[in-house]
Amino acid sequence: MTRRGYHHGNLREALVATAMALIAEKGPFGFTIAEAARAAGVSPAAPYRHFRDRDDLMAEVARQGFERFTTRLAAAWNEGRPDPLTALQNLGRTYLDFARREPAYYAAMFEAGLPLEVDPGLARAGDRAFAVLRQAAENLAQTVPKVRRPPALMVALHLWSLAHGIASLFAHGDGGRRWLAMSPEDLLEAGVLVYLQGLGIGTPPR
Amino acid sequence: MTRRGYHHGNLREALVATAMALIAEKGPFGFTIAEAARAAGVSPAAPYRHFRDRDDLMAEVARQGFERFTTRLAAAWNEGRPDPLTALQNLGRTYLDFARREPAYYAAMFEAGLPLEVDPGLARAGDRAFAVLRQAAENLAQTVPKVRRPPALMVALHLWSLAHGIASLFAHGDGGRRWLAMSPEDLLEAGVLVYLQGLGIGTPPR
DNA sequence: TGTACATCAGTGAACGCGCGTTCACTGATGTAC
DNA sequence: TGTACATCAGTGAACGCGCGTTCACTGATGTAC
Repeated sequence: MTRRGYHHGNLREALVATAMALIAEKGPFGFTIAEAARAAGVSPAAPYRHFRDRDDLMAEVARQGFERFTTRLAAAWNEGRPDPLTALQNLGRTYLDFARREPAYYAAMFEAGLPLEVDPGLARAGDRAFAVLRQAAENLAQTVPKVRRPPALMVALHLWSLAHGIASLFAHGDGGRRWLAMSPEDLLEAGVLVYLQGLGIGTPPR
Repeated sequence: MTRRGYHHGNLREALVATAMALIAEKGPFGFTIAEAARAAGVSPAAPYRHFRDRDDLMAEVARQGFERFTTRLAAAWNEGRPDPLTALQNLGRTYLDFARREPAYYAAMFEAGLPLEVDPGLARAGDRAFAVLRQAAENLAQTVPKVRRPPALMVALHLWSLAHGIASLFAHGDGGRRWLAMSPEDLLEAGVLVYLQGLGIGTPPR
């Protein structure tokens, strides 16, 4: 975070990075504009050249978070390769990994209480992340004979909720300190297997 | 919140009620000791007779929340009557209902970032709530022939995660504004049915 | 029934602090000519 | 290549504000006798 002169050069991104460090350390409400400015080595008025207010900065963190999330989820899903079930489990593991390794992004995305309806760019970024999951569900649903094929949207929502619930309770933030007999990853994988079994997908019952 | 004289009479509970109103209105970080005191019609120093600090008050809200949660969940489960599957669906509906109707309790319990390890009473209250779910899972697992009976703890964790995920994403706080084609209750009910189907419990496949 | 006294819930004034936000400004950068 | 000038990112001082917390205090309540 070194300065080279009167102009910072890349203050906008520096503020985002600083905000993320503070969010990771103290939670989604643990940063202020003033503190971010101080950490970036800049006067308290400088951030206002780039962000309207605190929420505007938070929204930028969330937007970047959704973008990275989308990229990682899409890479994990890898268009259903090598096979849809394996790809889905990779997707799930990546979901939890993101919640754990990127606590600032995850908190900004899901716990900052940002009004989605105000920022269309943010809402769209969130939709793109969900679209990966939606596509995976669509793909899996296709493997079921048409007569008992489940609605893909419902499947996507179930998988998202299960992953998000496990992430919130056991992998993210304070939840990581909650005691659990198994890893969150194993818990999710087992849950997904049972769920798909219920849809008639995957390994036959022993 | 009327006063009758020099002494408030029931300041402790009044502060809890005020804190809850502020949490419901502005989120888990949307209240201060000073504001709660003002709303209770008392000087800013008065709350310190009852609570060490903000977190102490928040923890009291969370503790009461877990107690009410336990009571409601236990009533919904009703010892598995009329039958385990119906009772479980009642439990799920009650879970979501609580997240929606008691946003302050739910936020204090799951989103306030309270350090569970510091307050054993709070941790125990949380454990008691989970125990209801655990008991339900145990009961359901018993309906499965022993050779393919799932571990009850795992089942309880899956159901909790699914319910918590749906609550966080669609029933609680800002999540309630997220668009959904069906009600959170229907989404959870369908998810539970598919999951139990995967365990070999419930309605046979058509 | 009355009275002295201990207890303790709530007072109110005070403090230092950091925050959000504004303002006229300064100085670096880039561009038109 | 040089110069005048527009642009705009960042300054720094200032403001009013509400917060957390402390302190010696006050006055209501309850109880011992």
